[in-house]
Amino acid sequence: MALMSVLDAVIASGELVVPQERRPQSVTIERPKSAEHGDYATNVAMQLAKPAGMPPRDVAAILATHIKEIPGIAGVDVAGPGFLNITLDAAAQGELARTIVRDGPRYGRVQAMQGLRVNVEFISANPTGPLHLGHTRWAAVGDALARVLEAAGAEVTREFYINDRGVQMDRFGESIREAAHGRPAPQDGYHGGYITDLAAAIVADHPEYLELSDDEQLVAFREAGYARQLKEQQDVLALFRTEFDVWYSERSLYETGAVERGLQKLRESGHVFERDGALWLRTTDFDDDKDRVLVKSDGETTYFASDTAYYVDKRARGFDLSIYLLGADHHGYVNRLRAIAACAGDDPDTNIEVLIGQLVKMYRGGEEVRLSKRRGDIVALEDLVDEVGVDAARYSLTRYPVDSPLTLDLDLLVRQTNDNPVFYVQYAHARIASLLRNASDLGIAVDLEAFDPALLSHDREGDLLGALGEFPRVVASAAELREPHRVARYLEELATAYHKFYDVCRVLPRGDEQTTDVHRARLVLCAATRQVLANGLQLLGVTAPERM
RNA sequence: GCGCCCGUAGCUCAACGGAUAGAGCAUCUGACUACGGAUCAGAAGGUUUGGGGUUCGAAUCCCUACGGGCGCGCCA
Repeated sequence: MALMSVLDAVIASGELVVPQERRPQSVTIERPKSAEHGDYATNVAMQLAKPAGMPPRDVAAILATHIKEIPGIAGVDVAGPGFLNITLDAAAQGELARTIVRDGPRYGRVQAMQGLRVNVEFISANPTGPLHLGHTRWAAVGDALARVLEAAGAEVTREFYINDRGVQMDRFGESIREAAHGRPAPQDGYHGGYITDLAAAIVADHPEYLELSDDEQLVAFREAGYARQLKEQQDVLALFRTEFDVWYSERSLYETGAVERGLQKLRESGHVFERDGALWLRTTDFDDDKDRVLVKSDGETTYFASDTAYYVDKRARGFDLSIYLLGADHHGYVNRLRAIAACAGDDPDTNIEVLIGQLVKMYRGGEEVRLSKRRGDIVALEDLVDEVGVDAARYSLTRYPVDSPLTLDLDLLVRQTNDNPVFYVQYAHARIASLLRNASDLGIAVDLEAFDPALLSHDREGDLLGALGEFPRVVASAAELREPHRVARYLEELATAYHKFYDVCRVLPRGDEQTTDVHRARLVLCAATRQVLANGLQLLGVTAPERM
């Protein structure tokens, strides 16, 4: 920010001549990978070189003389093709530790998406079976994304769309009914032990169901199974620390008239037409590869009609942005969902966003585990949690970008849980918590008044402070790019910076040693690190343990 | 056939068009009478699938070939 005003001043003074329209929108500042390149670096001189008609290094030299004047900056170097490498003085850098301790949980909350009302929809499974490992990935990532968006200032609603309508529900009811009578599930029905268990539990509560006609039984078992299965999904997600604000039933779209309202909205926009006795939405007006049927020629509405109604309803509830998190097997929906938004008169580039997550591939015993709910061959969310715990499960699913396919070796995950990076990060937190307890026992307080930032002059302290300062930027970019995994990667870097610092910088006095201001300054630095680790883990829905 | 995603160390994966492509695991060598060793220091490991292009600069953007995953219903 300060850099932007330097830029303004330099251009205003005429030292650099850059046409207004060719000035960069913003100046990117980053932490260089190598410490030789200073605390911060910017490539702005190279971006300006062409518009200014000067070699990049000359542009950099002009900017450098002005940046040096900014308080707290110890030095500016021009390097390589025209990078500006900026070094902060120790006191200015150390001051950050005080800021973090003072801000506490607020440190890392940014305004990048201030005030934006966002609906994040994820998982949205059929209520016809347990949630499997694929759903678990969306649960972890969707929830982390929601937390990150909130930290960036957005007003977020987490939503689960219950697919409780359509023929799969009848197959589900039929399968339970057959199981209740000890008969095998129909060919296209649902298999697996949970169907038998459901049947037994329902019959135990309602033996009278068995006396109904076949058709009545189908409905009775379907509805009872639905209620139980939904409850189980809700319970297991709560256990997984993934709480939804809204559980939205597809059926309810029909009960509240939302479908009619949706159709009406689309008719008004002029993209609805009739052909072959069916009602269509002309999604090809907006990049879809074919038009979509809303109402079939037999008068039944399609799943797509529900989707349109649902989108229109979300919009009517006041969301500026609807984010859908879908599995790769649904990527064909992207264009049609965007087309729905466009047909409803919205801008598909700002009002809707569809994130496609690649599927999770699993190996167990050296063999790939294929997911098939109908065959009953699944690894359920609760199985994963039972085996590795909520923290490790959530962390190992959120530390990868969703658009990269993920391969999990279940044996490895179970057997070598200590290798999971989550423990590395949590350990850093627990280690500091222990240190703070010890300090307290020694009567040394985290004292912000007596804190002297200039004493944090060791290289490792500088590295750690630099890492701490990155956190707000990481949160902002994770939110803007919809990539919560950036937070996890960042925490690993921060934990490394802490462990390295800890290895060479003694924090507490030993034995009979006097407590000095250096000890006190380092204690503040530790407290600041603990805070950022806790804040970051919170964004991932992972606990920050005091002890391990 | 058409479309979307992916291809990076032995394995699992990072890297907002930036500087010498990084971590973890696995392998090898060091550091504990411990402010918590679940740690740290170091070694080894790469033609970023191949080939063109764009520019000051490409793993990243464009084209192309190859390889893998997924999808293309008046199903849900």
